[in-house]
Amino acid sequence: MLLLVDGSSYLYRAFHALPDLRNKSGQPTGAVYGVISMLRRLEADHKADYRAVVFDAKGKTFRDDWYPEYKAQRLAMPDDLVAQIAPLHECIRALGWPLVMIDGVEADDVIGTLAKQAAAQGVDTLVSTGDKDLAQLVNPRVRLVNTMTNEFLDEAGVLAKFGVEPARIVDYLALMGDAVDNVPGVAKVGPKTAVKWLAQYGSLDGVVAHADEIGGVVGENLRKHLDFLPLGRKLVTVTCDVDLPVGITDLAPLPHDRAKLVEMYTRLEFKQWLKDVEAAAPADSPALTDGHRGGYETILTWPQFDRWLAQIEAAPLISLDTETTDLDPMKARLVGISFAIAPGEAAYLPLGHRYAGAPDQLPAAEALAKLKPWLESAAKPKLGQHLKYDRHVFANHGVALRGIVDDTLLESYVLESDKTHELGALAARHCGLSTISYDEVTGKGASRISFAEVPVERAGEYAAEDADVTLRVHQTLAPQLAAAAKLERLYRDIELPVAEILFRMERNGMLIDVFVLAQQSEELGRKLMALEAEAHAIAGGPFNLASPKQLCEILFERMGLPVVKRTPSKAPSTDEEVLQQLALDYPLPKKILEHRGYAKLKNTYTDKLPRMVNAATGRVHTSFSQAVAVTGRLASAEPNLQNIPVRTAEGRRIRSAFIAPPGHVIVSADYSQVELRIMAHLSNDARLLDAFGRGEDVHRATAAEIFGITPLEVGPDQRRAAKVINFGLIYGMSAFGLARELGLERGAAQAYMDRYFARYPGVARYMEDTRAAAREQGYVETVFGRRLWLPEIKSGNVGRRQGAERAAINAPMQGTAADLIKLAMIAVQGWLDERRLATKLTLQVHDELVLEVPQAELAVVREALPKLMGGVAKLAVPLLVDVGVGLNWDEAH
DNA sequence: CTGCTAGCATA
DNA sequence: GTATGCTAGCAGA
Repeated sequence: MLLLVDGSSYLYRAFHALPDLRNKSGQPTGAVYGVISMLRRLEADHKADYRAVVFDAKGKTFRDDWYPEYKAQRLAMPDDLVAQIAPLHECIRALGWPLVMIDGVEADDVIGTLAKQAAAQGVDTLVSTGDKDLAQLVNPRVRLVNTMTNEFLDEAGVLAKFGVEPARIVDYLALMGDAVDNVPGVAKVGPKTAVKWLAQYGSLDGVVAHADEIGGVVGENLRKHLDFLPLGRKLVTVTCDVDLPVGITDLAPLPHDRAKLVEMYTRLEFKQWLKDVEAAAPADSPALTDGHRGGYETILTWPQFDRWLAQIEAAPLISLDTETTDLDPMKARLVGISFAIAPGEAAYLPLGHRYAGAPDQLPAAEALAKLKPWLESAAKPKLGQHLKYDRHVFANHGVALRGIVDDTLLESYVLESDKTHELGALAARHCGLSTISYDEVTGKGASRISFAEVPVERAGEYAAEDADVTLRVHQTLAPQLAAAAKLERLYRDIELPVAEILFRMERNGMLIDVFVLAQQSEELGRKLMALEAEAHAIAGGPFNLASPKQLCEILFERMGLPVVKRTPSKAPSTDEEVLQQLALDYPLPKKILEHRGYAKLKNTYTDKLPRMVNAATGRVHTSFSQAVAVTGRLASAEPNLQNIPVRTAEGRRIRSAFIAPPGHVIVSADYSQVELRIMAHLSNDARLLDAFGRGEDVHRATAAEIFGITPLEVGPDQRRAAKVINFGLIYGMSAFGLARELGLERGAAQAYMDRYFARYPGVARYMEDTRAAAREQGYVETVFGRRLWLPEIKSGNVGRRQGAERAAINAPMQGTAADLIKLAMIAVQGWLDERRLATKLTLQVHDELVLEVPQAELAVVREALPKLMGGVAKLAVPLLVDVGVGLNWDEAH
């Protein structure tokens, strides 16, 4: 086999993605480290008869003659990268890899030519690259590998990944263009469209031949680009018949030059690799042994365990991860634990793998008992990705994880709440590493296996990598936080403590009265049957009331009712608003509305909640997501306990099924009009501050201002209108939206808004300042400095931009409210702990905390909550808290 | 079996 | 007119 490494693409990737590593004398070393670690991995994983690392050389190539703009916008190589090229080449040669650089020929063309040569001699080729362009080379004799995942791309793989076969990759690239190489493609055409066109017309030539049949803006763009496409394809096509001064027989692997490696690794300060070189016997093959695949160790013996435990206890910070039987944290049992003590130095301790032929593993109970003092020590610093989950896992085994000092999930969330924070994404974004995914290890869907059935070796690669990568991500993110004092405080003083409180709330769970819900399910079932029969009778035949599609046919085709509004996909809408309007004139929509209401309650709540009761605890345990909502809010899932009905009497029956155990009560404490108060604080508007300062009914006060009357003269409809306006302002509303909500003409709504802003000029100024800040910085901030990024604020698309402006208006208010209640959770839990009370926090619903309180503690808790929650911040307006008490959540409200 | 749409529960 | 999560139906694997 011939193994060809696309050195140039890896060099750039490593340089830009890895943290700025330097040795003592200040020389940059990160890019060398990145490329060499890939070579080490390749060497461990593949036995090659011939191999080479290929780099671009200096100087013009034939593509520059074809197209002077080719790579024209590429910047000069940074000094820190230039400085690493010579040492990198030395390391590569010392590792026994032939290095190929040909003047005037790009690395891709060298690789293509060598692969073709190899195939002619009956030799298979494996190309290691991070570049999708090389997918065009794949054929039965040539495959690609992504070095970090060991993910192979053969012909089927290329088709699966890109949606086109290897022979069509050049057509695909020509259509899309290549921004990096400055090769333009058809404007607005990305992978989706390129694949669609190629599927439809077979090839680029087919697309060109049918260019006039393609409609829309992209069709026009295509036609404008027709003249360039042949050149574009030529530029992205790898040339496989370059005249090369080397042949594959020149590329036999050489032995390691150990003296040179020692010299280089010492100079570059790659300490672990230095140890590896010094430890290897001279005759040793360069491949790593079984227990060290990928540089990680799998702990299967007590001496290994003891050695690692000693290292773990001595290290300043350990990255920690658990593998388990279950994704449900309350049910998960340990299958293994991984640790990283330094980048690249990680181990996996398998404890519960169960499958035919599984190796003997250390006894779980005994190993865990030996680890327990370290796990439970608050003085032993630990780091992880989403450690709330691991906390549950250890708790399931009677171990209280302590000493959590950092969590990469929360670091990333505080820095970039609008991005995803899954570990693989963080590794790619911040370290340029691609990691093995959970799905790759366990499969997915029906064929998913338990982690306990994953072979220990494979599990070790995955699990140790996770711990390792978490540490590397942390090393990148921690300095970014340290450089932003407010974000660091938000992370350390709010998010980290809240994570622990959420863990405790999830474990507390809520008690529900399953009997009440079952009874209600039965009643709802009867009502649904009756409504269904009535609806069928009116419609003149059976149909599925829950199918918007069938309902459309019945209402708008068979019965000929007027279409009031359309869904985004321009089908006639049958949503609540439409049906309510139609119900004024026809009988069927009323039945559908009732049916929808009952079906929602039954399907989402009364049937579902009893099935979510944990068999071991007899309670419902939600899972709070701390890093999904861009504004800083929490989210609740499985089940979502933040959307339990409250508005209707039927709905509140469901709330009444959330009960206190004997001798306890449910206490609910919620901030009164918190977002409006925050608006008063942020806008510093004198009238609004005054209204809150005097403890007035703000909606009434607003109505008085808008309608030019005294508060006492405000009627119920006027107050209602003012309330809608106040809420609308928080949502960044336009006159159009207000008109719709109030059933007014657009002009009348605009008049209300003008009047509002005239009376509350501070609010008007605040709204404009917020929009401006969003445009200038790309983000807005909460009172506590949480950054809320708005990537679409500069979008050329008017709708998207206006959407981002509305989000910008809303975000500081929603986000500050989220910050406040998180501070309240910390204050309340801290107070409970300090007093050693048995009262438990059980839920947070954005502006409300729910607690389960022993009768004996009710008086003291009830008195403390408004003070604790109201005292978390000193705003320009008082923070008022309403407290309710009852035997169930409905009564407490 | 998976991903999408429509619809709807909460703050 | 902001922010979420979950359900059923349905279409295409």
